[in-house]
Amino acid sequence: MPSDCRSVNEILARVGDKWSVLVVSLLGDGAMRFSELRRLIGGISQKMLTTTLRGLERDGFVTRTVTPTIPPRVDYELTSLGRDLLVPVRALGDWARHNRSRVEKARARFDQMAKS
Amino acid sequence: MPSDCRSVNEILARVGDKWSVLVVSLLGDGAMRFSELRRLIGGISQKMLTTTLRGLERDGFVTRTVTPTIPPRVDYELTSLGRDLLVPVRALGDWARHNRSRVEKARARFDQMAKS
DNA sequence: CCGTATCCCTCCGGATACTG
DNA sequence: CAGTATCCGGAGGGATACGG
Repeated sequence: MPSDCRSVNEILARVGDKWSVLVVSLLGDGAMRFSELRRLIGGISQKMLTTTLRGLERDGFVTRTVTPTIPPRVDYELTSLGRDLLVPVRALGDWARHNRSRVEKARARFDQMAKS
Repeated sequence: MPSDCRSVNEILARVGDKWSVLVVSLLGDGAMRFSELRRLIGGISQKMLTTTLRGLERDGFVTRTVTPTIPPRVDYELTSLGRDLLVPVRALGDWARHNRSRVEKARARFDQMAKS
């Protein structure tokens, strides 16, 4: 089925980008505001966090709620679609954790062979 | 757990790149040679297919078997690790197929709002 | 048939500085 | 606090040509 390859690829592209999965996972524990996410993630730039959240919002995975106080407050929360997505994403994450050493060993062997 | 974030990210990066998942899925139906993969995928350049296969081989997901005939013949096959990976990857693929329309609708709505 | 090398271009993502 | 604008380096990935 080449027809739905594109749509599958689009989802995988989201999943594969540098921050989306991490953000979705964190929001899986409940709604959070921008600065909380930024602090918890640690190594992300302001720009990329904004970009990532916009993408997730666009695809319907998170909602964005602005409270126009001073200073402003913005909360992000998973939609039901986002919580749905969390299921297969977590499965993949668990797989990665369980098999990390196998992959690392394979890499070490491969790189060893290549050094000749 | 920030410790295993890196390893998880590495797997997700593989999954998220443009061709790896497609190649692994195709090899899920059995061993194939280079030109078969190339023909079935359709839109991939020779360079990227080689690169993708090398990466998958390095991580221990596929084996590469050269038959030094003339012309040469090279077969690729999933390892047990590769077949393992197929399970969560297929789950994610199924999810993408089932929810494609929800995502598309969310995008259409978002883009509509943004046009104002 | 299979792989490498080269060129080139796009886009991701970080750093920084500035608005409301 | 949250977001935008700008600049910039580098990786990803396509086209082409060549080698074994």
